[in-house]
Amino acid sequence: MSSQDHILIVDDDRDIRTLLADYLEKQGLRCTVAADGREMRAALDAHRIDLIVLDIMMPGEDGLTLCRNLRASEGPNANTPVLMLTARGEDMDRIIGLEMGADDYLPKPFVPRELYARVRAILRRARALPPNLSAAAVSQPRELHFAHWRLDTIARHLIGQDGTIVALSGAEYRILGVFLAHPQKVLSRDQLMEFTQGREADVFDRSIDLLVSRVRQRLGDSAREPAIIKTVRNEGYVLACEVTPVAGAAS
Amino acid sequence: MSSQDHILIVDDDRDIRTLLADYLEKQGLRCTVAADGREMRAALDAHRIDLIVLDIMMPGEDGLTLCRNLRASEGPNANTPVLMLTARGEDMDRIIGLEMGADDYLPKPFVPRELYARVRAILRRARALPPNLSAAAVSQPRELHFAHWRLDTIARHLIGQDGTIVALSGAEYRILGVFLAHPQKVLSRDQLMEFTQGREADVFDRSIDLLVSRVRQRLGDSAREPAIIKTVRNEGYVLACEVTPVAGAAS
DNA sequence: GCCGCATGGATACAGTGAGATACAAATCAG
DNA sequence: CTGATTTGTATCTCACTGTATCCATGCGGC
Repeated sequence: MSSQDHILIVDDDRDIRTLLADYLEKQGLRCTVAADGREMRAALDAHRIDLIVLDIMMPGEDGLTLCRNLRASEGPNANTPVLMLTARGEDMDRIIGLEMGADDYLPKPFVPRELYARVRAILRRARALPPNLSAAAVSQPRELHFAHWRLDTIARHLIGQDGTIVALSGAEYRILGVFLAHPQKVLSRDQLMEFTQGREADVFDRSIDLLVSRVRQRLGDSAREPAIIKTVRNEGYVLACEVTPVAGAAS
Repeated sequence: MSSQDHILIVDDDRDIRTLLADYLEKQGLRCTVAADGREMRAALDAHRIDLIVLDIMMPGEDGLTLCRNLRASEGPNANTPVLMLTARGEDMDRIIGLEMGADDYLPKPFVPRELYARVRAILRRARALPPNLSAAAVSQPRELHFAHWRLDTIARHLIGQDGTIVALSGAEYRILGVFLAHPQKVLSRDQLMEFTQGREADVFDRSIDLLVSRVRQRLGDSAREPAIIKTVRNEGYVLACEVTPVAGAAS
């Protein structure tokens, strides 16, 4: 760490705030805490903040709203990395839906050590990239283009080459979102299960297979000659095409 | 699970050690046991360990100390997940998180089944995907040209001179990838096995031969006059042609 | 050259993982 | 509460992968 990084922790629970701040400070990070959106903005004005840890579930303005507003703002913090704290399941799909401009998320419950690891990872990543190309800048694409399809992340449906609209169920959208976020990466059934259901797989659980099969059907991708989602025996599935995010012109 | 996870159990009580190891092994995990800090370090040096189960109450160096030292070390295991076994749990979780950086704890007495559940939970968390929202990804070459073929690393198939597409199964793609990453280098069956299966070869394992044979078939490379993958008697196989990576000109 | 032995190729086959389909359970809308 | 949609389970089938077997080719000794 070059000069001390400054973390802003935003959580309405006082205990959690101090617990996390204490731990991160013990690891050599500088911390400031805020209990709500107002305090958060005050802290952002008062200090140069390197990363914001933001609880998604808060009375008043919730974390999602705060994050969106931050990104939409023109201030110097519009691109500050955000790490979301979230309950498992619940808001998972919105995150997966690539709708919010967070850089990472951490499902509760977690141990402080895990938070620290994620914080370090984000700081490292943020430093490696020029600010304008930071993950956050492109993390709210309106559409994701892949193969000859477009996924509309707001309407949550697919658009074909000729403009045909193909509707997706919730689970289908989620799993496709995971694939699109990790192109060319073999994803295990466990990992996919994590994102789409948030539950553990039973010993002989075929639901992921079925879900993939259904998505393939939607995409017109046969399993015999899969062009988009390929099977890797004993490992999982891969998205075998390129993905380009297209920022949505705000309607 | 693709490759077997390896658990290190550290406990001074011999009966508990073997009991836990037996149970976890029955569940399909690989286990190594250690009676104290010295044995633990030895085991960590000798194997790639995925998770450490650590008894907190031990004569000599106790679990707390061992865990702290591990975290403070610069070794490859500084971030290995730790599951603590502890006598009584009051605010134990807080202590765990703050003071020593364990990933979870399990108060005694417990049933092995519970331990297994926690172990799996931690492993799953440790393996969670970074939410790669910036789909930038690592720049790998889009295509590898060799002989009169092109390997499309995104679509995971071969393209012939006339544009013919030849599909590859998972194992075929992996082994071909290994050859292309090491052109003109003789690769032993052990090495190939390591890369493609991650497992040790049995005494008389011919599966690599068969796999090579199948890839040769795909490439239209006869074994009599192999032009691409040549056999080196008693040694292994070589890719006998030049390989040129071609960066993917994305749209 | 001939013969034995070892190595690797070819083929057949079996075990198992994954796709397809049908149907049941769960969830949601009205 | 009822009906529609979504999601999971059961079953069958097919394809991938490894083992076994047999055969061809090299290589050494004679």
